[in-house]
Amino acid sequence: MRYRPGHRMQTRARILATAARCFRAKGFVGASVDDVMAAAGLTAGGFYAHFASKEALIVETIGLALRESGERFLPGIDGLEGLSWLREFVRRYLSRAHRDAVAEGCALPTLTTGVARQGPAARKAFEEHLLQLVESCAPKWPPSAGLATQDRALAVFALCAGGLMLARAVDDPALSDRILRACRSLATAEPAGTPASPPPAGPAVAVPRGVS
Amino acid sequence: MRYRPGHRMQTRARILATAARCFRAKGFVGASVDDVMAAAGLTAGGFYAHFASKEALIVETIGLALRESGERFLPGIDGLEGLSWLREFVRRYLSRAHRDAVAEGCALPTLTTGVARQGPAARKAFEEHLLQLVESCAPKWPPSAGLATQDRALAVFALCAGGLMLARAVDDPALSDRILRACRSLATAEPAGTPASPPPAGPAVAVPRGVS
DNA sequence: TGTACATCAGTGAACGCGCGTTCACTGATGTAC
DNA sequence: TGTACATCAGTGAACGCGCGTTCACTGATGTAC
Repeated sequence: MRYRPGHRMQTRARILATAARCFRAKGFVGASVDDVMAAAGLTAGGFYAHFASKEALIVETIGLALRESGERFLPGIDGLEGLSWLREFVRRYLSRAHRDAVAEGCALPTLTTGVARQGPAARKAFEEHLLQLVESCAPKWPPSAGLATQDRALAVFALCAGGLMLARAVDDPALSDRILRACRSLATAEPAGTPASPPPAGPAVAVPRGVS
Repeated sequence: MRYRPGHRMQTRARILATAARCFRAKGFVGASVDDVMAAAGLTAGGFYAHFASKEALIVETIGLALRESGERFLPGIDGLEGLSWLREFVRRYLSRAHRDAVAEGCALPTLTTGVARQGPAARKAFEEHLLQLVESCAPKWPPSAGLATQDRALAVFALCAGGLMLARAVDDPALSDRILRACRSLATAEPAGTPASPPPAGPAVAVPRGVS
């Protein structure tokens, strides 16, 4: 709008954050450049001062959206580890609140199918940030029989993303809740041969209720 | 093309089957009416003699695609049941062959995110056929501790759909394979407290190798 | 301090194109006589 | 058997619209003198 030197990068960041919300809600094809710019309070013409093309925006948005996902769901469960950590993670992730907040939620259930239809640049960006998510949560992950910690993280991500995706696609709220509950159960089921995990570690942190 | 009485319903079925392939590959928004008709060897104008709108095609396609998914992945593992059945199921489902055949593969990893963005009619159709899938495989499902058989089926579907979706979105084939393997492991991990399952049932059926 | 000019983030009209949808028409097939 | 007509699945041109992208322009801000 107005000429305010140095604010260009802030506008760019706002477009990117808005794109993340639009793409999660409507998909890469369903959300137009005009949709994104209008949601950011701008007109479509200005877009190309910030990004080379819609495809370039998509690639950058994938990175931002996955970083946001990690920041929202991975930390903040301090004091817990092992199975207790995992239980709290799926309680938050596979919750009604998360299911009903599509635009603000994790990028995996909303963007992954679209990423698979994109070119190599988008898929590479997705891959790199997915691996970062795996690495940043693996230290807290419960040990498991015959499955490397990072591999178990990948499988639990698949289960959580798939579960949320299914819960959002069905029409009946009761069935949707049932899907969430079933996925929480499977995610925290202890594989046979796993050493019994200690009860909620040391200073059990009070986590606000009502999230699910 | 030509006037061949009685062939109208066959043409309609061909459009529907083609739509299932197009939508799985490109998504509901990414595949146009013209794409679908051209892939079926027809011109766009004739579409509305068979379907009221693109939305109506989408709703019908969801039903067909999910029925096809069941027919492709649920039967044909005769002679197996319980954990052996589940192992064979995930070996087929979470395979490289399935990952690389997007247009012909299961509808869950490709259509579910798009269904969540559709109206109630599409979501209801999805829900009904998903429940049919659950019911038709639940009898063969392994018993599990503290999780109803159908609920476990829903959770395993979520894991399998999510796993295939992730495996298709990453760029590195080695990582993609790793995701498939990790999800197979989690899907067939025996929950603690599950009665030890018998080794592969009676007349162990020889299943063709090389599928994965 | 005041005026003239330079900067540049964002506007808005325009482009060619593909979308979903409509509809007058075609032409191969079936039927009546 | 041969001719005239009826049927109707599919064609192809056209519609209004929104898409991604381009670009001349605007006007508030910063700077030079």
